[in-house]
Amino acid sequence: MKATLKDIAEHLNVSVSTVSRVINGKGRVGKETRERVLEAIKELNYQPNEIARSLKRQSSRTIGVIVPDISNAFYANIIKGIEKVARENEKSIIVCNSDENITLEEEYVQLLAQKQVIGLIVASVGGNAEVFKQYRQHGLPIVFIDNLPKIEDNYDFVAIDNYKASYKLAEHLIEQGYRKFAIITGPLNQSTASERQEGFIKCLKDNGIEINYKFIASGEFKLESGYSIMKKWLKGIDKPMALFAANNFIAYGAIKAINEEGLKIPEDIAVVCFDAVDVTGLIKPQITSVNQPAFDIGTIAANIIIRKEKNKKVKAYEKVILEPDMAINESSLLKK
Amino acid sequence: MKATLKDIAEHLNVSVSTVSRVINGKGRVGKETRERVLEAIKELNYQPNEIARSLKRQSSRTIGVIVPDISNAFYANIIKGIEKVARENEKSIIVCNSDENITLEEEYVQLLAQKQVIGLIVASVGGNAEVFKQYRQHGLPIVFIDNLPKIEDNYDFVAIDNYKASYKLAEHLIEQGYRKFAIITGPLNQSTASERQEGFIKCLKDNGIEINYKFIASGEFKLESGYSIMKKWLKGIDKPMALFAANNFIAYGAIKAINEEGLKIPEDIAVVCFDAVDVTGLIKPQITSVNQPAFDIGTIAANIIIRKEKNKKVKAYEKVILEPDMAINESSLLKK
DNA sequence: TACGTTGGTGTTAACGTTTGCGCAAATTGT
DNA sequence: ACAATTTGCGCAAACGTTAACACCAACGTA
Repeated sequence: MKATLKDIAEHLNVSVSTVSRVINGKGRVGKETRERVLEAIKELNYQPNEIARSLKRQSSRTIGVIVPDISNAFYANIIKGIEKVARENEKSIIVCNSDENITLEEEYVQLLAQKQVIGLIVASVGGNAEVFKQYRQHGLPIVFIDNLPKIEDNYDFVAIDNYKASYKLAEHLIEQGYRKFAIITGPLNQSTASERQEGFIKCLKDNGIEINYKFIASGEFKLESGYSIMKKWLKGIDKPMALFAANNFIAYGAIKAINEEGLKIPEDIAVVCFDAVDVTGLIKPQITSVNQPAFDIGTIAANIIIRKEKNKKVKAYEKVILEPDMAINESSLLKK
Repeated sequence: MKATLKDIAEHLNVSVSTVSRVINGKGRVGKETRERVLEAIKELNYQPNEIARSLKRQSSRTIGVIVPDISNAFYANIIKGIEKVARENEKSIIVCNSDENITLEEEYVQLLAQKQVIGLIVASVGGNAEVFKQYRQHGLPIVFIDNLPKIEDNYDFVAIDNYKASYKLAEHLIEQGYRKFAIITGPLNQSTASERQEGFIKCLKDNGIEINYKFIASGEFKLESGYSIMKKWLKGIDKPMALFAANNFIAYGAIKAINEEGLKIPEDIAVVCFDAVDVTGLIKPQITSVNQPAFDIGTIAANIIIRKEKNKKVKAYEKVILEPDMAINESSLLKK
C-alpha cells in the first residue's frame, strides 16, 4: 500500500541506499540521480517510515509526558510549553493522563519506556519515586515537574518555590488584617501539598499567630474536597476568617460552599489559592492566587530532556526552582 | 543498556524465538523453560521494545489526534474520551496541538502518518480536506470531529447537529421575547461556524423576524474577536438585544465588552453560545449554552478507528451526528 | 604508463522483534 | 514394536531503515 524505499529503488533501478542518501542528504549522490529520486518520491507520495527509522537509529525522537489531568489549564499549558521545545528540536511528544491515579501513572511509565521515548516528563501523583528508579538506571532520563516524589538520589526537577509562595500568601492575608486561618491542602504525600501547607504555617508562626489545627485539612486536589470540607466548617459556630486553598479546584469548591451559606468574600471570609488563572475573566469574585508559569515549566523541563539526549555521558541533575508570582485580587482585599 | 530478547536468550541458553513465544503466549513452550524465562525477564527487568514490535507487526497500535487547542476544555474532554477507548483496546494516542493553524495542522498530519499511526482523529481548522486525501488513499483511516472540511467523497465524521442546536438557541431567545439579534461566528470556511450561523438565521426567518445584517460578524473563535466586535457594536446608537456567540470564547469576550459598557445581562442584552461549560461554577452570569458531549464525541471517534483497524477491507464511512443538549441559564432568562 | 584521488553507486549487516518451517524427542495408539 | 502424532525448540527470514564498506570508472598528476 504505502511506498517504501524499496519501491522507489525498484521503480528507478537504483539501490535502496541511494534513495536513502537522497532523503537524508548524507553521502554523495549524482545530480541527475538525485533529481530522479526526488521526482519519484513525489510521484509515489513516499513518506519515510518513522518506526523503522527509530529502530535503526535507536531513538524514537519522542518525549513522553504524564500529567494528572489534561483538562486542567495548568497542565495543558505545561504541555504546550513542552510541545514548543519539542517542535523546535524535531521531537514529538506523547501525552498521557494519569487521572490522579498512581496505578495508571505507573502503567504509563512502563508504556512510554517500551515506546523507547528519549525521556520522561512527569507530574507525578505519587509520594515516592521507587517505580522510576529502575527506568532511570536503565538510562531513561526523567524530569519531575510540579510535584517532587521522595527519592534518595538525585533527580531533575522543575517547579516553583511552593514554600515561599505560600509564605507570601500568608503575609498578604496578615497584612490585610486577617488573623484566623484555615488551610485545605491536597494529599500530603505530594510535595505540592505539604510544602504549601508548611510555608503558610511557617509565616503564621513567624508572625506569632496561633495555629488553629481544627481548620487544617487535607483532601484531594478537587472541587469536591474544597466544597465538603468548607461546608463542614461553616456549619460550626466558630468559623475561619481566611482560607488558603492549595489549588484552584479546592478554592472553587470552597467558594461554592461559602456562597451557599450566604457569606461574603472577602468581608466574612477571604480566599487565596494556587493557579486560579481565569481565562474567561468572568469568575466572581476574582481570586488572589499564586500563578505558576506553566508554559515556562514545560519549556524548561523539555530543554533538560533535550540536553540530556545530546549529552548522554554527562550525569548531572538539574533542579530548577522558579520564583513564584502572586496576583492579588478582590477575594482577599479588605482595604482599598 | 536495556535488555533485549537476545540478552535473555543468551543468559538462559535458549533461542530468541523461545523467549518471544513466552512473552507473547503464542506457540508451544515447555513448562520449565517458560518459568525460567519469566524469571529472567524479571531479573533483567526486560521491557519489550515497542518500536521493533511495531515494525515487525506493521502496526504502531497508536492513534493520532489533532486538535486546535488542548487547553480548551472541550478538546481536552474529547481527548479523554479517545484515551479511554484507546486504553481499553490496548492502543495509545499521540496528541498534537495545531494551535488553530492550518499549516501546523498539515505538518502534524504528515508527522503522524510517518509515525505509522493506525488512524487519525482530527478537529481540523481547515476548510477543505485536500491534504487528507492522499493519506486516505494510502489506507490511513481519518475521522473528522467537530468541524467537517469540505471533501468530495465520503468520510467519517462525529459531531453534534450544529444547525439544529443553533436553531434551538434562537427559538429559546424568541420565546423569551427578544427580537433584535446579533451573531458573532468563527471563520466561515469552518462548518462549525457556518452551520451555526445558518441554523440561527433560519429560525429567525421561520419566525418572520427581520435579519439585521450589520449585526452579523465573523471573527476567530477567540476571546479577542468577541470583545472587539461587541465593543464596536455597543459604541453605536442602535444596539442589538440578544447575542448569539458561536463558541464560548467569543461569548466571554463579548460579555467583557458588555460589562465594560455598563449594560446588564440579560435585561439589556442576552447572551447565548456553544460550549460554555463552567467547571468552576463561579462564572457570572451563568451562560445559556449548547453543551457538546465532548467525551462521547471522543469515544465514538476512537471506536470508529478501532473498528476500521480490525476490519481493514471494509470501506464504509460513518457519519455520527449527535443530538444537541441545551443548558438554559441566567444570561438569557427574562421571565422567571 | 602507472598511480592516487574522488565521485557515484551497490552490497551487506545491522536495529529488536515475530513467525512459519522443520527437526528431534517424547508420547500415544494399535 | 512400530507408526503416528504431539511437544518443545531452534533456524532463518522478514518488517523498513541506515551506514560502513567496497567497488568501478573517470580524472588529474607525476
